[in-house]
Amino acid sequence: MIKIDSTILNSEAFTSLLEKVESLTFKKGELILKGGEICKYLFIVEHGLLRNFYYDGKGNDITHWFAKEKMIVTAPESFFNQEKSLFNIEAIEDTIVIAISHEILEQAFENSKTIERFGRILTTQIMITLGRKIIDLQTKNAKARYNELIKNYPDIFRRVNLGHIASYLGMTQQSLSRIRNNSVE
Amino acid sequence: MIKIDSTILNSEAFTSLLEKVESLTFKKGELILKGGEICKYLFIVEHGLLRNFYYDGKGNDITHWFAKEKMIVTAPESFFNQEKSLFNIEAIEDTIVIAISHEILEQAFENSKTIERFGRILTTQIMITLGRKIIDLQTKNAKARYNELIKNYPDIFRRVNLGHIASYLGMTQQSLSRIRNNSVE
DNA sequence: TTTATTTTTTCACATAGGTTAAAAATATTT
DNA sequence: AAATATTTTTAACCTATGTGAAAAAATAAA
Repeated sequence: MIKIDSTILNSEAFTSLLEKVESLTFKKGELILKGGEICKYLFIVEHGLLRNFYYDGKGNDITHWFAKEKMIVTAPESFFNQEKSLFNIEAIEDTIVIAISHEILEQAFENSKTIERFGRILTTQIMITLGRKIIDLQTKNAKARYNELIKNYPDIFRRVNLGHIASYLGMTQQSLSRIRNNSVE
Repeated sequence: MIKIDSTILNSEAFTSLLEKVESLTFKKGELILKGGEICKYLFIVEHGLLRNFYYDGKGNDITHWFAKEKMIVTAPESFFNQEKSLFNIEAIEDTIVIAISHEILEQAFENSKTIERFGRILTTQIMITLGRKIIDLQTKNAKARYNELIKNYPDIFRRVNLGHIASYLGMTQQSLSRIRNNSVE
């Protein structure tokens, strides 16, 4: 959900971390992480597209975010606290990820100030992004949230089906369809 | 918004950081940070109660979170990126805070792995909290969000007026009042 | 206390967006 | 290209929550 600065990607500390990671491949539709499992990895998307979603077992499927190439993703509460995940992660295109295990990353945090710092900056930026999303949900109506998204992430609409986008925006697919067709201003 | 573990509070690195901080006092109703300003400090609430809120100039006043004794607060996007704040921070009780300046904290991050680590863990936990709030806003109705809050933070209701709680919960004060009086189930 | 101020509740009405179901359009498989 | 499955749109109706305004209650000030 956050793009990595290439300066960091090319740092020595990061390069040495990348020697200890795995590359994993997932087909469209496959789950990278199932709700209820403990998330063992932090992922970097090499190619493809992921979505993180909440599913309550009652048909409520809410997309929390999407992650495309170069973005770093995980199920934060599960990965960082090593507890069962409330969220699922699904490949919505054929996807290749770099997977950094919790153990390896914790070691890297211990051993490298650069990586520790990188972790702090990453979580800081995610925290800011999530804060903005809450305000958007509370102050903008469905139409405004939709406009915001096409302005900032037009490519999402080309790669993701509307149902997922709608739940990401906090509305039903029917509402999104209605908004798109301007029958509501 | 996050409670500090006393192990960290008592660590040597933290103690030495605390030697370089200021103590500030605010009266009920005073703004600790005005929207549009750059937030210079990270605050730790010693005594009292703060709220962080978004104000759009059109009468929309949305409480983003509350912070009571021992909690660490700031306007994250403004403080960490040193840019103009979209948010305000207000003392809703007479409040004493410890204020750590951006400069001092950045130095501490540079010089101390413990503090850097602490910063990472803090932002990680806030990130998780905000993620949960988004899901709550999207999956729970007003009544359920209200119940969740009294269950987890009953003291908030004793110290904060309903208008602030309502906007925090993503509803109007009238709706909250209606819910409280069970005229809606 | 009395008066003024602020907070909370109540009520009538409005509406954005949800629900259910079906049709239309697209994409995928045979 | 036909058949099947998936995704998107449309439409009629519904409901949770918002809006605006006022009354009531609580709190603070004089």
